[in-house]
Amino acid sequence: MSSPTLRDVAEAAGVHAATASRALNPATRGLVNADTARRVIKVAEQLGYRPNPIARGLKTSKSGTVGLVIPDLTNPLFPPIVRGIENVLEPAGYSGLIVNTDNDPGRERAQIEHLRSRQVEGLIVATARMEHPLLTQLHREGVVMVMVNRRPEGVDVPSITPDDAAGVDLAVRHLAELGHTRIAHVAGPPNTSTGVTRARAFRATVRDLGLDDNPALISTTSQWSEASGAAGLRRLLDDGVEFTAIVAGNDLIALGCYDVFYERDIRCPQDVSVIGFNDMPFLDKLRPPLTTIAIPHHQIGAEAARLLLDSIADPTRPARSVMLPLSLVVRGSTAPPAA
Amino acid sequence: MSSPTLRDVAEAAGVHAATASRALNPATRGLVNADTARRVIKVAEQLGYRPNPIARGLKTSKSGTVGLVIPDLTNPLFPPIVRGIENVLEPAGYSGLIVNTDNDPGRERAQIEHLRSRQVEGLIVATARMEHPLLTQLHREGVVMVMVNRRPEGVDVPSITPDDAAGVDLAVRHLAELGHTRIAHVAGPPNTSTGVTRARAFRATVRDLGLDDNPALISTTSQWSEASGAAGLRRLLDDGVEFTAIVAGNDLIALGCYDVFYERDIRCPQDVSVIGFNDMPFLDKLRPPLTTIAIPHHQIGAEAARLLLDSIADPTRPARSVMLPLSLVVRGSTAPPAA
DNA sequence: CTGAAAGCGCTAACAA
DNA sequence: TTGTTAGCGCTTTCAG
Repeated sequence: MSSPTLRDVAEAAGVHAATASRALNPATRGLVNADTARRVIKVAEQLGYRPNPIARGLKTSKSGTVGLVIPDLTNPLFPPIVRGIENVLEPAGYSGLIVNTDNDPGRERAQIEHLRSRQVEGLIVATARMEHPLLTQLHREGVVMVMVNRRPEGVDVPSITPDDAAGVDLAVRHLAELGHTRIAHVAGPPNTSTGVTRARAFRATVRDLGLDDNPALISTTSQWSEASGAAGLRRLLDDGVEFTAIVAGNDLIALGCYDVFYERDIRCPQDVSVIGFNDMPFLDKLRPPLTTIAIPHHQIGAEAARLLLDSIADPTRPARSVMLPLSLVVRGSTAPPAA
Repeated sequence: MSSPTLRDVAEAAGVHAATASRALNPATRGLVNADTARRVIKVAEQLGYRPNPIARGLKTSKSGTVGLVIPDLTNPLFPPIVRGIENVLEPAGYSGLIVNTDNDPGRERAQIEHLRSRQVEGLIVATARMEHPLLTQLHREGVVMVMVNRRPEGVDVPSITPDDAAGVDLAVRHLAELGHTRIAHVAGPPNTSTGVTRARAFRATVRDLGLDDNPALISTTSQWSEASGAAGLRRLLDDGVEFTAIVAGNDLIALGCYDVFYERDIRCPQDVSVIGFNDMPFLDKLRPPLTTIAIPHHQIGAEAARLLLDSIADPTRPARSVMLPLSLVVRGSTAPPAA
């Protein structure tokens, strides 16, 4: 009825379980007579033997799993990253266990706890905040992990992030070339590295280009969400600051800006241009199609997985961090300012 | 260094491992002296003991995991369903292992194989095709599973699906009420239950309402994708069939229609109305905002998980299937036909 | 090159 | 109520 075990195979092949084990494992196959090995393998196949990684894991204390800690799978930024991760994990014989934290530190702690009890060999973390005691603690405990997309401050862990500064630079220059001089920034939450890096880069490029660097042109949100983006833009508008273009902290925030445009009868791009960040799916179908900075989602995931696998193989390896290049995708939400 | 084991706890509490086990497991706690239990629990806490489900699983042959077989996590239909699933799984002490099949039967077989070797206790399958030998075979082998969203034909497995027929009926009636009489249908692939059920319901309602039931008004796609939807609509247009509205098989297909509208300078909704199916995220931001049929994603997932858990608990339980009600979401892509 | 024996961490009879 | 014993399926010394 139930699956054949190694013992069943061994018996059927007329060898000891240990021999069967050696024959079946490519790594130890050399230790066994080639003929015997062949025979065992054939029998295993005939019986439809499937090794039980759980049992193996118990012995070797390697579960063959890694945890993927995501804020919310429903955010279109993450599925492509997850795909990238799995495309690397899978051929390496690993699988990923996905958990959602909903940006709730309590939930995050519980979920990571859960992953650890499931004996994951490492963590890919997409929920890093600047101050992140939990990550610091895990790092101290020797949990191997790599950050994707964002990274905490002051913890020496490997990370794969987009080159946020370069991306924002691209965005601001694009708007400047169109002729905008008063550009606003609806910045992401300042407790995330992406939020602060992008805001900092925004100020730097604006100054570089000699544009209006009035600090009132920057509105900071508390969440990477549509609602939060809308609130951020409303604040700017209500303060009466003048601007003709917006660099949004990410696409979701840009979508929030769209909501406010609608509310307040602002035409985009005629009255105000806006540019997003991430290039999530279906942006080309928006009204207007959103100009944005594209990040290599898939590659970010793949690199992160590779890094993690490396660290698992050699936990002493120093924290290497990678920044991936971005590109500007011009669509319909940016145009020269009204004369 | 490494995590404390049950034995460590037992020793520290001055009891045998078996007693510690009983004390720590709520189900068997009754078998042990209340004081002893309390003591063991306290010690466990102090030591930061985390039970090892792998070891437990080896003994009990219950892994506490179920497989989620998804075509592609990148399709926005699925993440909310997955969230629904996990919200039920988690409190029950189960976790979900997600795999993507990319609609490739070979990959699907391999992935399910992989899940089985990881000892999943059941499968939630979102990849059902009408003819699905693999599912038939798994069912015969006694693998417990439940279908979400679509179901295979002729296999007696539990399923949770939207009420496709009712949804299409809603869609057609909405268009008819607006005054449309020649309505086209860009149908999903005929190898999926959703594709055929929706197409069948379309014909039924059209006839019921006495509208033009020319079969040439139905174009069938080979994939649930934007590209495939675009191709489907192009075929209709190239054939010169006259219509003023389209019921798209799903939202992705509707997006494909948008692409063709753009290509051929068709104004939506002035020239042609279109209505989608699923209500995936951000549809309200499209140009024009897409009218669609909303399905209860989250609830579909949650129900599926509940059903699966039930079946795991009692594998003899008969296959109960559930159809969930849908609702019409009117946005800007539908309007009365041009006079 | 192969077999014997032990054990990963936990639970479930069985006995006391 | 608790301890003893055995074993889930596998790998890995250690002998032979």
